Amino acid sequence: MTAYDAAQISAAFEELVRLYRRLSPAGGLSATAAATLSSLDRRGPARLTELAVQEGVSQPAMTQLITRLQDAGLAKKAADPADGRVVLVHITDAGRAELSHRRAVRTTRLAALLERLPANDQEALTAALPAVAELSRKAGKASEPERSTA
Amino acid sequence: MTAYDAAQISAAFEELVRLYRRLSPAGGLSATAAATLSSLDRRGPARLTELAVQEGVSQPAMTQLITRLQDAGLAKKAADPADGRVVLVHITDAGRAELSHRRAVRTTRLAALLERLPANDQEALTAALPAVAELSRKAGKASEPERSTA
DNA sequence: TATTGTTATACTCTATAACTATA
DNA sequence: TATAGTTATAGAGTATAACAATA
Repeated sequence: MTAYDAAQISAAFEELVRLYRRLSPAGGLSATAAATLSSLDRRGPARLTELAVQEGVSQPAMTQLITRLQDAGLAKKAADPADGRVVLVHITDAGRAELSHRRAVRTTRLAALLERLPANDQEALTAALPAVAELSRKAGKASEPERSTA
Repeated sequence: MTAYDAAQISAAFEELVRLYRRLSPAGGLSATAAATLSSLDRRGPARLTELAVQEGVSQPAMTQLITRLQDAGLAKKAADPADGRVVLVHITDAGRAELSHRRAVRTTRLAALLERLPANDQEALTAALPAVAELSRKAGKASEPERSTA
Protein backbone atom coordinates (compact mmCIF):
# COMPACT_ATOMS: atom_id res chain seq x y z
CA MET A 1 0.00 0.00 0.00
CA THR A 2 1.81 3.08 -1.25
CA ALA A 3 0.99 6.73 -0.61
CA TYR A 4 -0.17 6.82 -4.20
CA ASP A 5 -2.66 4.03 -3.54
CA ALA A 6 -4.01 5.91 -0.54
CA ALA A 7 -4.46 9.03 -2.65
CA GLN A 8 -6.29 7.04 -5.33
CA ILE A 9 -8.61 5.48 -2.78
CA SER A 10 -9.20 8.88 -1.22
CA ALA A 11 -10.10 10.30 -4.65
CA ALA A 12 -12.49 7.40 -5.23
CA PHE A 13 -14.15 8.34 -1.92
CA GLU A 14 -14.83 11.78 -3.30
CA GLU A 15 -16.55 10.26 -6.33
CA LEU A 16 -18.60 7.90 -4.21
CA VAL A 17 -19.80 10.62 -1.88
CA ARG A 18 -20.88 12.70 -4.84
CA LEU A 19 -22.69 9.69 -6.28
CA TYR A 20 -24.31 8.89 -2.93
CA ARG A 21 -25.70 12.39 -2.69
CA ARG A 22 -27.19 12.10 -6.15
CA LEU A 23 -28.79 8.76 -5.36
CA SER A 24 -30.28 9.87 -2.04
CA PRO A 25 -33.97 10.80 -1.92
CA ALA A 26 -34.84 14.46 -1.49
CA GLY A 27 -36.75 16.07 1.28
CA GLY A 28 -37.17 15.92 5.00
CA LEU A 29 -33.98 14.90 6.70
CA SER A 30 -30.68 16.73 6.76
CA ALA A 31 -27.49 14.75 6.25
CA THR A 32 -26.75 14.77 9.98
CA ALA A 33 -30.33 13.82 10.82
CA ALA A 34 -30.25 10.83 8.49
CA ALA A 35 -26.84 9.71 9.74
CA THR A 36 -27.93 10.00 13.37
CA LEU A 37 -31.11 8.07 12.74
CA SER A 38 -29.11 5.41 10.95
CA SER A 39 -26.74 5.13 13.88
CA LEU A 40 -29.62 4.74 16.33
CA ASP A 41 -30.99 2.01 14.11
CA ARG A 42 -27.73 0.09 13.75
CA ARG A 43 -26.27 0.53 17.20
CA GLY A 44 -29.33 0.98 19.37
CA PRO A 45 -30.20 3.69 21.93
CA ALA A 46 -27.49 6.19 22.72
CA ARG A 47 -26.77 9.19 24.90
CA LEU A 48 -26.98 12.68 23.50
CA THR A 49 -23.31 13.43 24.10
CA GLU A 50 -22.30 10.18 22.46
CA LEU A 51 -24.32 11.02 19.34
CA ALA A 52 -22.87 14.54 19.19
CA VAL A 53 -19.31 13.20 19.22
CA GLN A 54 -20.15 10.49 16.72
CA GLU A 55 -21.63 12.89 14.18
CA GLY A 56 -19.10 15.61 14.83
CA VAL A 57 -21.57 18.28 15.96
CA SER A 58 -21.84 20.23 19.21
CA GLN A 59 -23.93 19.04 22.12
CA PRO A 60 -26.53 21.82 21.76
CA ALA A 61 -26.83 21.05 18.04
CA MET A 62 -27.54 17.42 18.86
CA THR A 63 -30.08 18.42 21.51
CA GLN A 64 -31.93 20.42 18.89
CA LEU A 65 -31.59 17.78 16.21
CA ILE A 66 -33.07 15.14 18.52
CA THR A 67 -35.86 17.55 19.44
CA ARG A 68 -36.67 17.92 15.75
CA LEU A 69 -36.55 14.16 15.21
CA GLN A 70 -38.82 13.73 18.22
CA ASP A 71 -41.27 16.33 16.92
CA ALA A 72 -41.30 14.42 13.63
CA GLY A 73 -42.00 11.20 15.52
CA LEU A 74 -38.80 9.54 14.28
CA ALA A 75 -36.97 9.34 17.62
CA LYS A 76 -37.79 9.73 21.28
CA LYS A 77 -35.94 10.70 24.42
CA ALA A 78 -36.05 8.58 27.54
CA ALA A 79 -34.56 9.03 30.99
CA ASP A 80 -31.77 6.74 32.13
CA PRO A 81 -32.97 5.11 35.36
CA ALA A 82 -29.36 4.67 36.47
CA ASP A 83 -28.29 8.30 36.03
CA GLY A 84 -30.70 11.22 36.23
CA ARG A 85 -28.54 13.47 34.09
CA VAL A 86 -28.56 11.18 31.10
CA VAL A 87 -30.96 11.22 28.16
CA LEU A 88 -31.18 8.03 26.15
CA VAL A 89 -32.31 8.48 22.56
CA HIS A 90 -34.27 5.71 20.85
CA ILE A 91 -35.39 5.35 17.25
CA THR A 92 -39.15 4.82 16.77
CA ASP A 93 -40.94 2.50 14.37
CA ALA A 94 -41.71 5.51 12.20
CA GLY A 95 -38.00 6.33 12.23
CA ARG A 96 -37.14 2.84 11.08
CA ALA A 97 -39.76 3.06 8.34
CA GLU A 98 -38.33 6.37 7.14
CA LEU A 99 -34.79 4.94 7.05
CA SER A 100 -35.99 1.87 5.28
CA HIS A 101 -37.75 3.95 2.65
CA ARG A 102 -34.69 6.09 2.01
CA ARG A 103 -32.45 3.06 1.70
CA ALA A 104 -34.86 1.38 -0.68
CA VAL A 105 -34.90 4.39 -2.98
CA ARG A 106 -31.12 4.67 -2.94
CA THR A 107 -30.66 0.96 -3.52
CA THR A 108 -33.07 0.91 -6.44
CA ARG A 109 -31.30 3.80 -8.11
CA LEU A 110 -27.90 2.25 -7.46
CA ALA A 111 -29.00 -1.13 -8.76
CA ALA A 112 -29.96 0.49 -12.06
CA LEU A 113 -26.40 1.76 -12.41
CA LEU A 114 -24.77 -1.47 -11.27
CA GLU A 115 -26.69 -3.45 -13.85
CA ARG A 116 -24.98 -1.51 -16.57
CA LEU A 117 -21.48 -2.27 -15.32
CA PRO A 118 -19.36 -5.02 -16.88
CA ALA A 119 -19.34 -8.25 -14.87
CA ASN A 120 -15.74 -7.86 -13.72
CA ASP A 121 -16.48 -4.39 -12.30
CA GLN A 122 -19.52 -5.76 -10.48
CA GLU A 123 -17.36 -8.52 -9.03
CA ALA A 124 -14.64 -6.10 -7.94
CA LEU A 125 -17.21 -4.04 -6.03
CA THR A 126 -18.69 -7.07 -4.35
CA ALA A 127 -15.22 -8.33 -3.48
CA ALA A 128 -14.39 -5.02 -1.78
CA LEU A 129 -17.34 -5.18 0.63
CA PRO A 130 -15.52 -6.99 3.47
CA ALA A 131 -12.65 -4.52 3.19
CA VAL A 132 -15.08 -1.60 3.51
CA ALA A 133 -16.66 -3.17 6.56
CA GLU A 134 -13.25 -3.66 8.14
CA LEU A 135 -12.17 -0.11 7.31
CA SER A 136 -15.33 1.25 8.85
CA ARG A 137 -14.83 -0.92 11.91
CA LYS A 138 -11.27 0.29 12.42
CA ALA A 139 -12.34 3.91 12.01
CA GLY A 140 -15.07 3.39 14.56
CA LYS A 141 -12.59 2.00 17.05
CA ALA A 142 -10.20 4.86 16.44
CA SER A 143 -12.52 7.60 17.68
CA GLU A 144 -14.51 5.57 20.17
CA PRO A 145 -11.73 3.82 21.96
CA GLU A 146 -13.27 2.29 25.07
CA ARG A 147 -16.63 0.63 25.67
CA SER A 148 -15.34 -2.53 24.05
CA THR A 149 -14.46 -5.39 26.34
CA ALA A 150 -12.30 -6.98 23.70
CA MET B 1 -25.49 -9.12 -9.59
CA THR B 2 -28.51 -9.85 -7.40
CA ALA B 3 -30.80 -7.40 -5.63
CA TYR B 4 -29.10 -8.54 -2.44
CA ASP B 5 -25.70 -7.53 -3.82
CA ALA B 6 -27.04 -4.10 -4.72
CA ALA B 7 -28.39 -3.68 -1.19
CA GLN B 8 -25.04 -4.69 0.29
CA ILE B 9 -23.15 -2.25 -1.91
CA SER B 10 -25.66 0.46 -1.04
CA ALA B 11 -25.11 -0.22 2.65
CA ALA B 12 -21.36 -0.03 2.15
CA PHE B 13 -21.89 3.39 0.58
CA GLU B 14 -23.55 4.54 3.77
CA GLU B 15 -20.51 3.44 5.76
CA LEU B 16 -18.11 5.12 3.39
CA VAL B 17 -19.96 8.42 3.42
CA ARG B 18 -19.94 8.40 7.21
CA LEU B 19 -16.21 7.66 7.17
CA TYR B 20 -15.57 10.38 4.57
CA ARG B 21 -17.29 12.96 6.72
CA ARG B 22 -15.16 12.00 9.69
CA LEU B 23 -11.95 12.14 7.69
CA SER B 24 -12.71 15.53 6.14
CA PRO B 25 -11.16 18.64 7.67
CA ALA B 26 -13.70 20.60 9.69
CA GLY B 27 -12.98 24.26 9.03
CA GLY B 28 -14.09 26.75 6.45
CA LEU B 29 -16.01 25.18 3.62
CA SER B 30 -19.48 23.67 3.73
CA ALA B 31 -20.07 20.36 1.98
CA THR B 32 -21.72 22.11 -0.97
CA ALA B 33 -18.93 24.68 -1.15
CA ALA B 34 -16.27 21.98 -1.25
CA ALA B 35 -18.17 19.97 -3.85
CA THR B 36 -18.73 23.04 -6.04
CA LEU B 37 -15.09 24.04 -5.85
CA SER B 38 -14.07 20.50 -6.70
CA SER B 39 -16.39 20.53 -9.71
CA LEU B 40 -14.89 23.82 -10.93
CA ASP B 41 -11.46 22.29 -10.55
CA ARG B 42 -12.25 19.08 -12.39
CA ARG B 43 -14.58 20.34 -15.11
CA GLY B 44 -13.47 23.91 -15.54
CA PRO B 45 -15.49 27.17 -15.54
CA ALA B 46 -19.26 26.85 -15.39
CA ARG B 47 -22.41 28.92 -15.32
CA LEU B 48 -24.19 29.68 -12.10
CA THR B 49 -27.36 27.87 -13.11
CA GLU B 50 -25.37 24.85 -14.22
CA LEU B 51 -23.63 24.66 -10.85
CA ALA B 52 -26.92 25.05 -8.98
CA VAL B 53 -28.45 22.11 -10.85
CA GLN B 54 -25.31 20.03 -10.46
CA GLU B 55 -25.17 20.45 -6.69
CA GLY B 56 -28.91 20.27 -6.24
CA VAL B 57 -29.36 23.73 -4.69
CA SER B 58 -31.47 26.71 -5.79
CA GLN B 59 -30.12 29.39 -8.06
CA PRO B 60 -30.12 32.09 -5.33
CA ALA B 61 -28.30 29.69 -3.01
CA MET B 62 -25.62 29.19 -5.63
CA THR B 63 -25.37 32.94 -6.24
CA GLN B 64 -24.68 33.42 -2.56
CA LEU B 65 -22.32 30.47 -2.32
CA ILE B 66 -20.25 31.81 -5.21
CA THR B 67 -20.28 35.26 -3.62
CA ARG B 68 -18.88 33.73 -0.45
CA LEU B 69 -16.26 31.77 -2.39
CA GLN B 70 -15.34 34.96 -4.23
CA ASP B 71 -15.05 36.91 -0.98
CA ALA B 72 -12.76 34.16 0.29
CA GLY B 73 -10.70 34.45 -2.88
CA LEU B 74 -11.38 30.83 -3.88
CA ALA B 75 -13.46 31.53 -7.00
CA LYS B 76 -14.25 34.46 -9.23
CA LYS B 77 -17.09 35.51 -11.48
CA ALA B 78 -16.53 36.61 -15.06
CA ALA B 79 -18.88 37.86 -17.77
CA ASP B 80 -19.59 35.70 -20.78
CA PRO B 81 -18.65 37.78 -23.84
CA ALA B 82 -21.17 35.82 -25.93
CA ASP B 83 -24.19 36.39 -23.67
CA GLY B 84 -24.54 39.35 -21.35
CA ARG B 85 -26.87 37.55 -18.98
CA VAL B 86 -24.43 34.77 -18.20
CA VAL B 87 -21.94 34.62 -15.33
CA LEU B 88 -19.04 32.22 -15.74
CA VAL B 89 -17.50 30.99 -12.49
CA HIS B 90 -13.79 30.14 -12.35
CA ILE B 91 -11.71 28.57 -9.60
CA THR B 92 -8.66 30.62 -8.49
CA ASP B 93 -5.18 29.42 -7.60
CA ALA B 94 -6.08 29.91 -3.94
CA GLY B 95 -9.14 27.74 -4.53
CA ARG B 96 -7.01 24.99 -6.00
CA ALA B 97 -4.62 25.26 -3.07
CA GLU B 98 -7.49 24.97 -0.59
CA LEU B 99 -8.84 21.87 -2.37
CA SER B 100 -5.40 20.38 -2.45
CA HIS B 101 -4.95 20.97 1.26
CA ARG B 102 -8.27 19.35 2.11
CA ARG B 103 -7.50 16.33 -0.01
CA ALA B 104 -4.09 15.97 1.58
CA VAL B 105 -5.55 15.99 5.09
CA ARG B 106 -8.18 13.43 4.13
CA THR B 107 -5.65 11.23 2.38
CA THR B 108 -3.26 11.30 5.33
CA ARG B 109 -6.01 10.30 7.72
CA LEU B 110 -7.25 7.59 5.40
CA ALA B 111 -3.75 6.24 4.84
CA ALA B 112 -3.38 5.76 8.60
CA LEU B 113 -6.46 3.55 8.55
CA LEU B 114 -5.50 1.68 5.40
CA GLU B 115 -2.14 0.77 6.86
CA ARG B 116 -3.84 -1.16 9.58
CA LEU B 117 -5.89 -3.28 7.16
CA PRO B 118 -4.83 -6.81 6.23
CA ALA B 119 -3.10 -7.02 2.86
CA ASN B 120 -5.97 -8.81 1.16
CA ASP B 121 -8.39 -6.03 2.21
CA GLN B 122 -5.99 -3.42 0.87
CA GLU B 123 -5.81 -5.27 -2.40
CA ALA B 124 -9.58 -5.61 -2.66
CA LEU B 125 -9.97 -1.84 -2.28
CA THR B 126 -7.32 -1.09 -4.87
CA ALA B 127 -8.89 -3.62 -7.22
CA ALA B 128 -12.26 -1.89 -6.93
CA LEU B 129 -10.95 1.50 -8.06
CA PRO B 130 -11.62 1.04 -11.80
CA ALA B 131 -15.14 -0.13 -11.03
CA VAL B 132 -15.77 2.99 -8.94
CA ALA B 133 -14.51 5.18 -11.76
CA GLU B 134 -16.78 3.43 -14.21
CA LEU B 135 -19.77 3.64 -11.87
CA SER B 136 -19.18 7.34 -11.42
CA ARG B 137 -18.83 7.82 -15.16
CA LYS B 138 -22.12 6.03 -15.86
CA ALA B 139 -23.87 8.06 -13.17
CA GLY B 140 -22.56 11.25 -14.71
CA LYS B 141 -24.11 10.30 -18.01
CA ALA B 142 -27.47 9.56 -16.38
CA SER B 143 -30.18 12.15 -15.74
CA GLU B 144 -29.96 15.28 -13.63
CA PRO B 145 -28.94 15.10 -9.95
CA GLU B 146 -31.55 14.88 -7.24
CA ARG B 147 -31.64 17.09 -4.21
CA SER B 148 -29.26 15.49 -1.79
CA THR B 149 -29.78 15.06 1.87
CA ALA B 150 -29.28 11.84 3.75
C1' DT C 1 -16.24 19.81 41.30
C1' DA C 2 -17.26 17.25 37.18
C1' DT C 3 -20.65 15.61 33.99
C1' DT C 4 -25.00 15.84 31.26
C1' DG C 5 -27.94 18.32 29.05
C1' DT C 6 -30.67 22.90 27.99
C1' DT C 7 -31.30 27.79 26.96
C1' DA C 8 -29.77 32.21 24.76
C1' DT C 9 -27.82 34.36 21.01
C1' DA C 10 -25.69 34.91 16.67
C1' DC C 11 -24.04 33.35 12.24
C1' DT C 12 -24.18 30.43 7.99
C1' DC C 13 -26.67 28.29 4.51
C1' DT C 14 -30.77 27.42 2.25
C1' DA C 15 -35.56 28.13 -0.15
C1' DT C 16 -39.38 30.85 -2.32
C1' DA C 17 -40.95 35.01 -4.28
C1' DA C 18 -40.26 39.23 -6.47
C1' DC C 19 -37.18 41.83 -9.14
C1' DT C 20 -33.59 43.55 -12.96
C1' DA C 21 -31.17 42.95 -17.18
C1' DT C 22 -30.41 40.69 -21.43
C1' DA C 23 -31.97 37.81 -25.33
C1' DT D 1 -41.84 36.29 -23.63
C1' DA D 2 -38.09 33.58 -21.99
C1' DT D 3 -33.66 33.13 -19.72
C1' DA D 4 -29.77 34.36 -16.32
C1' DG D 5 -28.95 36.13 -12.32
C1' DT D 6 -29.85 39.16 -7.95
C1' DT D 7 -32.28 40.93 -3.94
C1' DA D 8 -35.57 40.35 -0.03
C1' DT D 9 -37.24 37.70 3.44
C1' DA D 10 -37.86 33.72 6.29
C1' DG D 11 -36.56 29.31 8.26
C1' DA D 12 -33.35 25.40 9.35
C1' DG D 13 -29.23 24.08 11.39
C1' DT D 14 -25.09 25.12 13.64
C1' DA D 15 -21.59 27.05 17.25
C1' DT D 16 -20.17 29.31 21.62
C1' DA D 17 -21.32 30.89 26.09
C1' DA D 18 -24.01 30.81 30.07
C1' DC D 19 -27.03 28.09 32.78
C1' DA D 20 -29.50 24.19 35.64
C1' DA D 21 -29.60 19.64 37.38
C1' DT D 22 -27.45 15.51 38.86
C1' DA D 23 -23.44 12.80 40.32
